[in-house]
Amino acid sequence: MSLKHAILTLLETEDGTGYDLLKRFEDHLGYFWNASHQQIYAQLKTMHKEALIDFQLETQDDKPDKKIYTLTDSGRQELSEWVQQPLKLGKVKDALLVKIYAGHLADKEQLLEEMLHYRDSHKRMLQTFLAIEDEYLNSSKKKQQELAMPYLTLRRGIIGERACIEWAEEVIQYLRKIRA
Amino acid sequence: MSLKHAILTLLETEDGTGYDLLKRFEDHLGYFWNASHQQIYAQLKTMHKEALIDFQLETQDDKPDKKIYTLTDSGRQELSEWVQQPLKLGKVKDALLVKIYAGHLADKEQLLEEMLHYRDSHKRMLQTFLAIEDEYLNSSKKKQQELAMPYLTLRRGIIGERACIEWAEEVIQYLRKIRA
DNA sequence: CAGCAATATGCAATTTATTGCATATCAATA
DNA sequence: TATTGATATGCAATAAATTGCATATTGCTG
Repeated sequence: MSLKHAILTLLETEDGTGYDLLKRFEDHLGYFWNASHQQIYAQLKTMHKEALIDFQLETQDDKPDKKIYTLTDSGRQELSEWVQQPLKLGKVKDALLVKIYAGHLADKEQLLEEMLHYRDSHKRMLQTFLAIEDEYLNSSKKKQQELAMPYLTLRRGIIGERACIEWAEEVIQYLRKIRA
Repeated sequence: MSLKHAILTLLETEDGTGYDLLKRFEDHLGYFWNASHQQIYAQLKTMHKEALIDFQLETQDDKPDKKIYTLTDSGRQELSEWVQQPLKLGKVKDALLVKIYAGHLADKEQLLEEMLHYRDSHKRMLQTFLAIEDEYLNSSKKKQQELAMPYLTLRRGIIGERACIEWAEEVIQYLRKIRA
């Protein structure tokens, strides 16, 4: 159950609504943690019951209401306890690799198409990450120190995407070779 | 629901019991797909009901009974259909990265410990993969052709592990720098 | 010979995640 | 002015995964 901790982590950085969290999952944490809006709202409800978080209701006449969530002391404690604890490694589930493994059953042209698409989306992702890195590296020393840890996760993204692309190139080269 | 397809993939290569599949998940597919024995047995039961697989019961006097599962035509078809279909990308869930993201709350020494452990286990994994690769590269051309697609998944493992290690080194270096 | 690891299978309860549905406003655009 | 996309929230049903328990044999080791 670590969506809980992912949410605590996000709220620790900045208060926000469920929708804000969704956006932050998509934009920032998205590379290493994902959650649907249904999951997030449900989890927030549970965590509120558990008193890990609290919210201020912002009633607006024109727009729909907002619940701005904040960490409680208890939530802050839960987070720092979790951060201290060693974690068991998460399970990998990569359907593309299962598919490649069974690749002798697939149409090679189609597989090639899919791999090209895979490579290109990872290239785009890499470009996005590099742009964020650039921004970081051009920010003030103070800002850099503040964001040092999140920056390291960005580095994971960059290194990971490069690995994806490198592998995709190998697969593409192989698929083209056997076609010829 | 792709545990189903992972199991179909394994059975397509070779028939086996639930336990065999568990071992093959651990040993071979483990890098990119994981499943507990409870999950596997439950899934096998469901798939049998769906007529995707069948089994021969091997009653043994001395040892506990075995159910040796095989693909049915229907299962084979399901697999090849799945392999044809483009897949949506799976969701990443990497708790370590969430933890690093919230790393300013953590004890840095402990984090360093954890990262060293992380790096070393990935180094060991890489060694394992390289040994398997070596075996592959020294096998006959025929064998190599047969295992070409699984070999590409192994390459993913090797490239992925190298990326893990590279990143871990960066994090370790950073943690040591701020300690000094 | 007692205990433990490996083989071999499974149920039940609970937790987590997905899928589908539902509502409501605002701003832009066609 | 009608539609779409973004904001903002949620319920209900189902599917998938985890956790805990349970059984039974073989072979090895201390």
